[in-house]
Amino acid sequence: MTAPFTPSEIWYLLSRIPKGCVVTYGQLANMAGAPGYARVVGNILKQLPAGTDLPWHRVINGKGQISFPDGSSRYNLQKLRLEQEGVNISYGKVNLKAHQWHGE
DNA sequence: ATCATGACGGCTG
DNA sequence: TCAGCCGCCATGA
Repeated sequence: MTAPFTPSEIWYLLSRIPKGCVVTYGQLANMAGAPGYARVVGNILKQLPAGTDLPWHRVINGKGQISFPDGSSRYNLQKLRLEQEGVNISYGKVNLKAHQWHGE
């Protein structure tokens, strides 16, 4: 827990992501003022309670892909939620140019 | 203290 | 464009 930011900071940033948009783990780290801490952001999302209201599904990796094994239940849930928000996913990848959120 | 493992990312062939 | 490989930081055995 020597990270330069706290889980609550990440939770706040998460709550700010507009519906229909996505951000990458590395982006959240940068927004928190901690370049290089992408994996740590992932650790924090991993610890979110199952029924959380935070839009964790709007976070994907830098390749525009969902960071869960293809076909796993979590993968399917994230994909479903994104598509319901109008995020286009083709060939397992999100069109970052079109949906990536760049800040307020 | 060391090693393996992640909801990661950048560089390279 | 894409698969490999390697670096990164935290956590748990």
